Amino acid sequence: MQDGIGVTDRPDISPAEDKTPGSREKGLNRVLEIFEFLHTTQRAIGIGDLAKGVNAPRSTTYTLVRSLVDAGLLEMAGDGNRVYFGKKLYLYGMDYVRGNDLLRRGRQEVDDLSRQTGETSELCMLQSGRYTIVHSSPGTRPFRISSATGLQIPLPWTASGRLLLAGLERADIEDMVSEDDLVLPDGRRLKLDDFIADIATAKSTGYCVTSGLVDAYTKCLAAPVFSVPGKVEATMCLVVPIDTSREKTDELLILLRQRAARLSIAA
Amino acid sequence: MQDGIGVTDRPDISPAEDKTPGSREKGLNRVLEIFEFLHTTQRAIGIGDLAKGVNAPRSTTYTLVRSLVDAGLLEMAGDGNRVYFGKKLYLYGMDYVRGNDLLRRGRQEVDDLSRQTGETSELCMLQSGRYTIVHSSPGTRPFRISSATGLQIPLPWTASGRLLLAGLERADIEDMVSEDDLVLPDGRRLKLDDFIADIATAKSTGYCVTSGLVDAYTKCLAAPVFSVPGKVEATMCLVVPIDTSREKTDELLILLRQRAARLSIAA
DNA sequence: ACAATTTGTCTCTTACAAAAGACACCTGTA
DNA sequence: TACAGGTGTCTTTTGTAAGAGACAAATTGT
Repeated sequence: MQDGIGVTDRPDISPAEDKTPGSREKGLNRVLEIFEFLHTTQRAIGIGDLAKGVNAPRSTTYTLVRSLVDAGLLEMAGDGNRVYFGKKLYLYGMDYVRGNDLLRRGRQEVDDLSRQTGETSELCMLQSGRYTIVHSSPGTRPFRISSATGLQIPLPWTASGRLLLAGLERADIEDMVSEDDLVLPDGRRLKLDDFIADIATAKSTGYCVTSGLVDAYTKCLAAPVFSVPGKVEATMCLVVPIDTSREKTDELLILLRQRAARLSIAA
Repeated sequence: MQDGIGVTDRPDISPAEDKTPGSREKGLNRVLEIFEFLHTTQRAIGIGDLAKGVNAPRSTTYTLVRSLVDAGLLEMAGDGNRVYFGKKLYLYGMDYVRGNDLLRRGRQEVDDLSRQTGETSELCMLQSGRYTIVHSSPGTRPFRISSATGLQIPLPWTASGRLLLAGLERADIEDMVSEDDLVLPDGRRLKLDDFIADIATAKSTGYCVTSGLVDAYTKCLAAPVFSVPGKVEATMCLVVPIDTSREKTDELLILLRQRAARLSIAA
């Protein structure tokens, strides 16, 4: 029997870290795992496969899914055998946006910046210790470099990561960065000390530029957004081709930092 | 002891229907109630008050809230003692939008229509048997009639409600409409038969206009959005002053129906 | 047509999460 | 100062939800 039937066109999602082999799991935790799983797969999935994916008993999964569908947090997708996120989650998400000035205004600034420059622009935040793209606006290049909203990437891979950690103690930083995080997609390995030095530099200069980190073709410009003075709440960033000229880069950096500063004012 | 301490500036949210007095409640259900409660209050709330609001033991509430905050579904708000929806819910909500053509395109159409006409425009859907404003764009009037996204209103109060139920059996309609739903905000009482007749009319004409139903000052124009031919998946609607001229109304109706039809095409 | 799966529903058992309640700790105020 | 009210954390008990598994029905492939 082949495992992971039906989703084998993906790197086969790791079957959820088995904590204690046959141990019972709290229903709520199962639900949280289901959400994360759906978030990573980004598509509707059959209940059987879902059970496999989150490593939960089939019977339990059926029960939970039914509850969630009844509540509207999940919905049965088109053909009636797969589930995905539901309207309720969208509504709650909009509630969050409404209650969150920074996000609401940040989305606007990002969209404007992207229209103004034609480049891909993103709003990034820390999400439970990980770098997260919270909003992204594609830009107008023929081959745009897009990464999905909600994508989580190791902090050391990004310019924003260096800014988001500015002001933290060394110990805190070590806690948030695993060994694996220091290995870039192309196999190169960053030194933790270099990363920490980068953070200090970013903090003092008030911006950060990285080249060819996540991939060989892009450069990433990032500027901090402060909630209270000194506390970096988010970053705005621009993703541009790596061969963008020095002058052009500086010009973009000015626009970027202006908008990031504007966002900081009344947060 | 006064009940509902701390949130007494609101019509005092009903302390959650007590099903069986002292009975134990499943954790997941408690969580669902918490979400609904936050959705109705639309503001961050202290954990103690939250426990009261959902009628749950304090200890349980603390445990659940901690789980949810750790998971990022809730966040501790500013002063550090109140909770509200978290970033994760926003991300999941965006996943839903991405996976849902109709919603994504519907939001666009609504925004465009609102800009084009200057009137408040909304996208509405059935959400677990209730009329729900899924997206709303304010329009440009000095005193705009706005209702919050995610608001749930009795079906008989709205033009959209009449369209959303088109095609359902009489029995199904009766199930979805309670006695209370037939009583308008001003105290007038609709006859169920009249409502069902309205639905039939709306179905055959392909649009619906109601005047002074939810309040005395507005008129509501609605047009259906079909998923498969015959099945009303959503409605688009315009909210205009009740004294809008016949000609103006007809003109708006044409624009509205055009866009609604466009939405229906490829859903 | 016949396996071989998978799906959705159901039952029963017991491990464990929900609830009760006690605790120390902060307020504000009388 | 003592009091009344709220937080946030712990421990203990027990009702019950998670899980194992069996089932018929639907779906696959050969």
